[in-house]
Amino acid sequence: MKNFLAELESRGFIRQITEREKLAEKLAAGPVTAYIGFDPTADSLHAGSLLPIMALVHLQRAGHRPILMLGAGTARVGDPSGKTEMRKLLEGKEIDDNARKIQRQVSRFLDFSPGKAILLNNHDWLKNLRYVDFLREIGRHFSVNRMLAAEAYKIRMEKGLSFLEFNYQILQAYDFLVLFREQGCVLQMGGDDQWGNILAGIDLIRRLESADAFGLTFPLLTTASQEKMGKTAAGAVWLDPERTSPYDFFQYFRNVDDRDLENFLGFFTFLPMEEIRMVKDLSEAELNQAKTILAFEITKFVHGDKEAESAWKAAAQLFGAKGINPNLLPSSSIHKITLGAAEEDIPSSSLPRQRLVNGLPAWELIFEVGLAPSKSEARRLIQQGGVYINDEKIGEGHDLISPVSVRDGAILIRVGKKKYHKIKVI
RNA sequence: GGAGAGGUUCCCGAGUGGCCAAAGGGGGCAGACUGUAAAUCUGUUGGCUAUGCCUUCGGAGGUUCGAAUCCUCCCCUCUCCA
Repeated sequence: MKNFLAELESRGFIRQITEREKLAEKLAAGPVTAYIGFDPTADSLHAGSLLPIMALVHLQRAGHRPILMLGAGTARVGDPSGKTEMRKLLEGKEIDDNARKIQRQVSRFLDFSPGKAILLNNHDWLKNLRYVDFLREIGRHFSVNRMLAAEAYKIRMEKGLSFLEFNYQILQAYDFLVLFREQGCVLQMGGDDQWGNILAGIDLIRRLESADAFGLTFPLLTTASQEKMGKTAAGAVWLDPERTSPYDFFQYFRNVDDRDLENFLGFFTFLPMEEIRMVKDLSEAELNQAKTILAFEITKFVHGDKEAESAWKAAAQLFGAKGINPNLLPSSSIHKITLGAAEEDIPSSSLPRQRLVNGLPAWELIFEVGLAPSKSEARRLIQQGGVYINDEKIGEGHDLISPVSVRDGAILIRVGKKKYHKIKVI
């Protein structure tokens, strides 16, 4: 049995932990059941959820039993932790739909065969709670004074905190209690914003069951430029290939800040730390290769080998293929792939030749294929010299696309440095 | 329930009758520089069948030649009091 805590620690996963020594003993003594909750507030997880997922995978690999709990019940309440404002309430049906989709999504990350891992949904036990009974059994163990003193609520004391949200922590504590009673779950993990909620659950278990339970939080990931990990202005980086294509997903991690590279390799890959630590001393060119490996490994984990390979090949083609030093992070399976001809993995669509005959304004095409959110934006891009057809900059007034632009049956449009779209002319 | 403050474009925030598609900052996008990085500098940032037209300043009405700005009602948030 691998040492789970040591593994997490060396990879930088641990922000806070309760009673470390006692927990370490317990983990050493035999398989331990631990859980992380995910609230289905969208129909896909995003890159920010990747860290807790990885933690569950490490847990399973170390021979323990992870519980992945969907919070369809708690999502109906809304967690105020770390939020300065109440977010809009979702319909119950929407939440359940989301939960179903996420369930499908996560099933590839963990081995959910019997005894290996469990997938639960807290709506199953929260929906039938009876208010007065619940208040008497659970509610009496919570001190309002103490809850209000918590930092998480303090922020909200100015902006307003509804009673609904105030109950979130109580429900989350109750979840932990239920999982302790029914599954023997003694450890809850989560983002550091969950620390207070996790402690509440540990307290509740101690009071009602006189038993020890443990908590562990992960650092809240921000990129070196202080942005929330996995968020771009265009929206989150989703794990769902429908929402964020494997190519874009790959590119997100390919373009991480230098300063984030080592951390991210530890968080999001399974490469050994001895190899990862060496990236500190890399030269410029090798730094870029290491980023490629990072992107490849994460894409492989989330979307599978094939998608990772073709995303890499597509990127290599567009940005110029560069080999990867085989001594760099040698455990990565990227070294087994030879960069052959690139696959058609850049976004593409088709266009009837008919439409080109009289010349089609580029801005119209750019808008249609989704490279610009509006036609005005598309025109602006052209004006500012940000649009390239077959890698040639087009200027204002020279933006009519005709059959002359077709190369090998297709037109390659590029916006900015990194966004490509291939249009197959039929 | 009472008193006060406030709701402006992605965010913060100015604007108190025409010069307002709305200052400034942040963020985003594009360009230069680079290593598909960061930092820096420049431009840009509602939409459209585009030298004009349409929609936007919590919502609905109204006054006016003209309203983000004035009036009425409503909704929401915050602070203090109950």
